[in-house]
Amino acid sequence: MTINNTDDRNDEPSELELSRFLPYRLSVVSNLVSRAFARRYETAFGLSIPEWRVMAVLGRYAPASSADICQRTAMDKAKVSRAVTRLVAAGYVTRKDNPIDQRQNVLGLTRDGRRIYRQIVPLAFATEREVLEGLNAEEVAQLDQLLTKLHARAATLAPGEGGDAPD
Amino acid sequence: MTINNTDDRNDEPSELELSRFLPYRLSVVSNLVSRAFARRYETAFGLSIPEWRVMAVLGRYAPASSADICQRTAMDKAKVSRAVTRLVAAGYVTRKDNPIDQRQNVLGLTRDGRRIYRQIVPLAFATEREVLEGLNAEEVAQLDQLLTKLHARAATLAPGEGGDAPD
DNA sequence: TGCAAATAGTTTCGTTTGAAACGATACTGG
DNA sequence: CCAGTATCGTTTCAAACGAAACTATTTGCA
Repeated sequence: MTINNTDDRNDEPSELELSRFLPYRLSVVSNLVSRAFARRYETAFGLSIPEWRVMAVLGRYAPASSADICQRTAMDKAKVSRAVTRLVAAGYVTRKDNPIDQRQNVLGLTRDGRRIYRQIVPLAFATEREVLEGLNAEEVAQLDQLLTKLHARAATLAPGEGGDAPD
Repeated sequence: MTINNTDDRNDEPSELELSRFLPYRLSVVSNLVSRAFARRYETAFGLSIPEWRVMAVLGRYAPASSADICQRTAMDKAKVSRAVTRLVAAGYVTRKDNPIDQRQNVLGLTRDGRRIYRQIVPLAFATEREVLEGLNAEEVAQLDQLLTKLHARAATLAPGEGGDAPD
């Protein structure tokens, strides 16, 4: 028979426990995973995550334009441009003008780039397996479905298009 | 009866499809969600995510030291220091020395800070609900468990302690 | 007590970031 | 054909980042 409390008709907590707040936990987990990946690719190949993503797309889909890379990596064009510049300097990527539309790039892998790509793939899967270790097949399938749903939902809530990199 | 292919005994793809790669998708989803949150808190209160996290912890656990904030927000001490400085300047947070140990801070909320905190809480839960819309109760529970397991796993793979912010 | 090591928090340093401005090229309607 | 607009990719800018250096204080131990 309490008299006080203006919002009794509300099942919502009036305090915020960060450690139980799903968006916060999602961010923390994602950043831990990204950090583990970043460290591996930095030590193994000297590649950052943006560079790694560009290599992953070119290994599969080359030739491709910078805009293609943007779509497939969820990175904005400035980030892609910078990553490509570094990869060209490293000798892994070729960049030339598209003769049919000179605004566009045509990106591809050099011989060295293809060699690196072939090493990148197994390390990626191995690291993925390490992260997912402790999850059974059903849980991995659940994670897959949840990420699909959350992606669709979050894409409508967030302004722009892509999905990478605030912080 | 093919003759070629050195790694036939391997069920692992030799190509990497980024859009099916769980760590990549986790990062994209997390960043979309973070961006949606960031935009809301920026427009509603002029708070960044680091500042928002500090407010969330202080609203619940004040008084607290900077190190306490570090633990509860998974942010490193430099980030916390900068966020607190901005919040003090904004008039939401008090920062004084701990008389028993002058190395430590004692942080708390001002009257304005408490007022903001009371507005922050419902917006946080409303946004969480928006993100989780489309998931039923069982799926939310699955997400909770999966994040717990992934967190434990990723924490052992990543070097340092915390879990925030490489991008 | 006194001195080395540890701890708390701030500041500095070089890098990376997203947004916006930009130059160059291509498309469009008149 | 030609102005106006849209698109592609790079560059610029200010802000934010992590790591490391740093100051101040406390603790451990001889």
